[in-house]
Amino acid sequence: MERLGSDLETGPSAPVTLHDVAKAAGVSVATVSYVANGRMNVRLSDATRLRVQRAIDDLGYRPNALAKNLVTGTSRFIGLVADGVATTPFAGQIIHGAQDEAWKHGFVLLVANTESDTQVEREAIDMMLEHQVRGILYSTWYHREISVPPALHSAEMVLVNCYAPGSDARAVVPDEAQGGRSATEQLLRQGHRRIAFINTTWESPARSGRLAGYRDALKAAGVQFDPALVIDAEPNQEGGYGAYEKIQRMDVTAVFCHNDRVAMGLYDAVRVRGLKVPTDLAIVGFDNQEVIAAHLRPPLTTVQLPHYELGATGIRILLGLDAAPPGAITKLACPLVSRESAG
Amino acid sequence: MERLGSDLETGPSAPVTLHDVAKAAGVSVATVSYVANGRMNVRLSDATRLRVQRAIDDLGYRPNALAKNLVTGTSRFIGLVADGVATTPFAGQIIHGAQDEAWKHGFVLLVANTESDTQVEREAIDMMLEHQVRGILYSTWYHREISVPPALHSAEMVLVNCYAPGSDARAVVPDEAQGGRSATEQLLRQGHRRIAFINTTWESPARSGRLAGYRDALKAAGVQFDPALVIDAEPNQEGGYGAYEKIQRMDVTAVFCHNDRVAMGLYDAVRVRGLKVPTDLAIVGFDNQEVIAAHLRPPLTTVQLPHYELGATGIRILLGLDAAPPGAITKLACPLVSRESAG
DNA sequence: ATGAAAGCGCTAACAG
DNA sequence: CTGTTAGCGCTTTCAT
Repeated sequence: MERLGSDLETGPSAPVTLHDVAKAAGVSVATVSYVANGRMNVRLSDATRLRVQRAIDDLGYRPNALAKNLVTGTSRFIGLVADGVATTPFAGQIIHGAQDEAWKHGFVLLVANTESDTQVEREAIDMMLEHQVRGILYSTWYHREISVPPALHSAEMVLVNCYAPGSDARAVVPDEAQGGRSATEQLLRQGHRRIAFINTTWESPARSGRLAGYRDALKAAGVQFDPALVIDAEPNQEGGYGAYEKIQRMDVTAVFCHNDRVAMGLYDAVRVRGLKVPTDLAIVGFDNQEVIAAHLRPPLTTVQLPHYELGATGIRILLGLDAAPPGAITKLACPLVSRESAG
Repeated sequence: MERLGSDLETGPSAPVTLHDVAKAAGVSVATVSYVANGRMNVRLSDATRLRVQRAIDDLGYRPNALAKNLVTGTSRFIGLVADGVATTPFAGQIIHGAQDEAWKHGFVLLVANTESDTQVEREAIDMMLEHQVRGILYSTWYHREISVPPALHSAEMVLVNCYAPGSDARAVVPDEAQGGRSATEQLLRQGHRRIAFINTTWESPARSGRLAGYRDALKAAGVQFDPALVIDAEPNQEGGYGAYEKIQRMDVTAVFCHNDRVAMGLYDAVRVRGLKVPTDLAIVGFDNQEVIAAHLRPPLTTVQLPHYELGATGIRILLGLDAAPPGAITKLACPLVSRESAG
């Protein structure tokens, strides 16, 4: 029942194999394999090449990647395990960056979402390993310290947006300190000297890093660091709104916010008092959450987390395109996005 | 007490095959295959089963999914081509829903992001086909009409968040009309009768659907539809802010906004006039964009787009778990998320 | 310049 | 109960 070639491009057709093409073209499978893969180093007459190509097109032959991978022993898969796509728009950007970069090099992403469930995570990694992935990107939706899941050790891996101190896993993370510095410098550049910093209450690399950056910038500008000016608040609109009360008591002219949501809350607080951004209070955020930052009034000057680049760089390191020795933590710049709120 | 093989869980190890296990356990590959797959319908002595299992564990055997797929002729892959992960947090939710549902049934997602590039799209689909995907989900980041890419016809497919009139492709989309109705009804329930609708300027199923829903709700409540009350604006903060000018001239007490961003802009406009939401003006949004809706002051009552469910349902239809005849367009409910702005 | 043949790791009859 | 064997679709020497 070798009745094929009839229904090309028309519904799920009976798969056409190398064999079928070979028979149709009157050559061996080897020959077909050569022309299908465009192997020019193999010497084939132009006549044959053409005849085979015709057969391929006519039959609508499509190579079976599974078989190819099996015989070559290595797939074009890269696994990406993410702990949360749900919670945030950020994770999407990591996937996006990884996807683009992987694709560029002929790889496909196997995506798994674990929602931080260890069991699911383990299964996902196993699944990827069984599919002979070239390697695995392990990513978290917010920058944090982790310990590498044991199953991961059987694979080439790189950590994205997280790091594992004491392990030799390579990692790519945002440069929080530089981000904090950039934000503060921007305010300094506008002449501000009393600059408050609304930090988050959550212990994290973001919290400590951005604070360190803030202090660095102050120091470099010869401004004395005043601990009273850094206040902690929940990292959301409510936190920013509430923090204003403390801020108004300390005659600051500018505020660096832990993130855009805090900045958004602060805008509200300022507005309620009949004050204006940036004339009465200059504000810089962090995250560059498009929906918020670009459309606040006035648009928010903020610092961008390089999620897309995190994903892309993770892939590059995994593929050996970017150098990174075992245990290396690659830090990616957080660029300042200048809009109108920094006065 | 566990005496293990050479290098389990220690770096990318030399792959252990069925053969290796068979030799180690002193049985045939078939036997190993049986116990590895937990085939209980095959009669094997408990002794053998145990011995083999031990060998499997000791050697750290991991089945090669590629080989398995090759021989069974069908993979556990499902392709998901998305036209944009970049632009919006929404697409992420579609992926997430699809991912979860696929996973639940033992399938893995092959994700490709095309950024609406036809060339990339074509390549992505080819790639998926070559990997013998069980089917393909074709999704768009905003609800719209499309025409099915030709390459897709060679696969089982379902359209997600888009539809192709006149084709027999099955599709899953949000029920825009019901969403518009729910939003309006909520306002009606609060006693409002003069309700403006700030619609988008973009022609789309969202635009026409939500308008239809708005009119339906009005009609059902016995309120005369007044064309003057629906005004078009760019679907973002600026649009909402600007629309207020027209609104204030028509003594409305409530506004249904095309989306949350418009609502956010409208909040600003209201606040600038020293007015209050919802007492001076009740507002309902659409989209339920977490960052905005949940944290506006007061929190925004809005309608949720079922992105997660769109993805999940797409998978279910693809897998034949949910019935859907050729050409069927499945509409998913957009639930109202009641907060405090609808007064 | 082209074909034959040996597998890749695994499953599934079919024998014993 | 368990082993043998024939492929799945493809790549790749090695002959011819």
